[in-house]
Amino acid sequence: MPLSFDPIAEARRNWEAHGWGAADRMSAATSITRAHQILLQRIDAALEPHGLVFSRFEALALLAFSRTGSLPLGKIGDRLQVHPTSVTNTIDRLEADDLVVRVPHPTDRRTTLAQLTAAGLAAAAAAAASLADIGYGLDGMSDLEASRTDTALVALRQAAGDFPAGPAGRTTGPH
Amino acid sequence: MPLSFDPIAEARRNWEAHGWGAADRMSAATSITRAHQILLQRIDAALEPHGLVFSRFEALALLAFSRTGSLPLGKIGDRLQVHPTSVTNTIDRLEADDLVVRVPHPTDRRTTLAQLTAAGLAAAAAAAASLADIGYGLDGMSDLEASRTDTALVALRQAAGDFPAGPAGRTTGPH
DNA sequence: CAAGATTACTTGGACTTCCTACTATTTGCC
DNA sequence: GGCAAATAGTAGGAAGTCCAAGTAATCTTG
Repeated sequence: MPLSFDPIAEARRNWEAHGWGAADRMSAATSITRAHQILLQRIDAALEPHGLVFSRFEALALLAFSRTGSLPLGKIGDRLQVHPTSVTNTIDRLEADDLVVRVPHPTDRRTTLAQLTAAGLAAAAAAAASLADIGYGLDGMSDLEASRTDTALVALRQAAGDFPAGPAGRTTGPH
Repeated sequence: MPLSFDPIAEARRNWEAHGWGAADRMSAATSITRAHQILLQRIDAALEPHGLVFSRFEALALLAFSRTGSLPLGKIGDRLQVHPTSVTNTIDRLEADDLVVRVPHPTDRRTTLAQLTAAGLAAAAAAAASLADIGYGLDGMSDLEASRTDTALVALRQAAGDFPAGPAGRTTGPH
C-alpha cells in the first residue's frame, strides 16, 4: 500500500516541530538514501536478464575500458571504491560465469589480474545498452535535474577524499 | 591509496569514447550510489557511540514523533520504505537493547506495536543531536547544493511511486 | 643482505537487506 | 454464518558489504 504523502517531507516537518535541527540536511541525506534504493532496484532489474548486478557490471565495464582487458584486483577496488573483500567476491562470481578469468601478474607474484573473456566483453556491451535504455534508472528526473544532482555531489565526493581538489574540470585521468 | 582523479568523470569519458550512451545519466546514477556510500559511512560512525545504525535510528525517530510513542510494525515499514522482514530485524535489535518493546495491538490481534521506552526516547534525541552536529554527513556540500539535490530527487521518488503527484508542496501528511 | 614494514589478496564471520513461504487473524461477500 | 481473500508478522535462506585476521610476496633500510 503506497503512502498518500511524501514521507521525507513529513519527517522534515516533524524534525522542525521537535527542534531536532538541521532539518534541510536530514531531508537531503534521506532523499539520497532513498534515491539509491530506487536506482539499485531499477538497475538490477534491467541487468537481471544479463545475469549481472550493478557491482558486477561496474567491474566488467572497468575491464572493458582498460587497454588490455585486464586489471589487478586491487586497482578495481580503488576505482570502484569498494572493500578488497568485495572485489574478491565480485570477481569470484564473474569467474564462475566465465565472464572473467584470474591470471597471475607477469612480474609481481602477489598480484592477481582479472582478465575479461570474450563472453564478458559481450555481456558488458549488452548490459550497457540495457542500462542506457532505462536511463540508468533516473526515470522521472529531467536531464537538468540529473546534471544538477551530479554537479552538487562532486563537492561531497571530493570532500570525502575520493579525489584531490584540482583546478575545476582539469583533473587528468590515468594516462 | 586515494586516486589522483575523479573516477566517475573518468568513467564518463570512457562511456563517451566507447559510444555506450547516456553518459550523463550514468554519471548521475553512479554519483548517487557513491554519495549514499559516503553518507552511510559518516552517519553510522556518528551513531556508533549511541549503539545505533541509521536504519535503527530512523525507526526510533519515527516512534518519537508518533503521538503515543508506538506504531504497528507494518506502518514503520511503509514509512521507512523497507521490507517487512527488515522491520522485524530492526525491531529485534532495538528490543534487545531495551530501546523499544513489542506490545500487542489492543484490538487487532494480528498486529504488533513497537513501543518506545524511556531509554529509546533518550537515545533518539541524543543521536539526532550527533547527526545534526555532522550535518547529516553532507560535509562538503553547501546548503544550496544540498537543497538542489533534495529538490531534484523529489521527482525521482515521486516517479517511483513513493507518493502521489499532488499539487506541488501541498501534499498533506497523516492527520 | 636480513629483519621489519608494506602491499595484495583471501578466508571466516557479522550484519543488513531482500525474497519466498508460512501461520494467525481479520475482512468481504454469497 | 462460513469460506475465500487480504493483511500482519516471522522464519529460513541467498546475496552483498564490511571488518579482522592470515598468508604470501615485495620493498626498505640499517
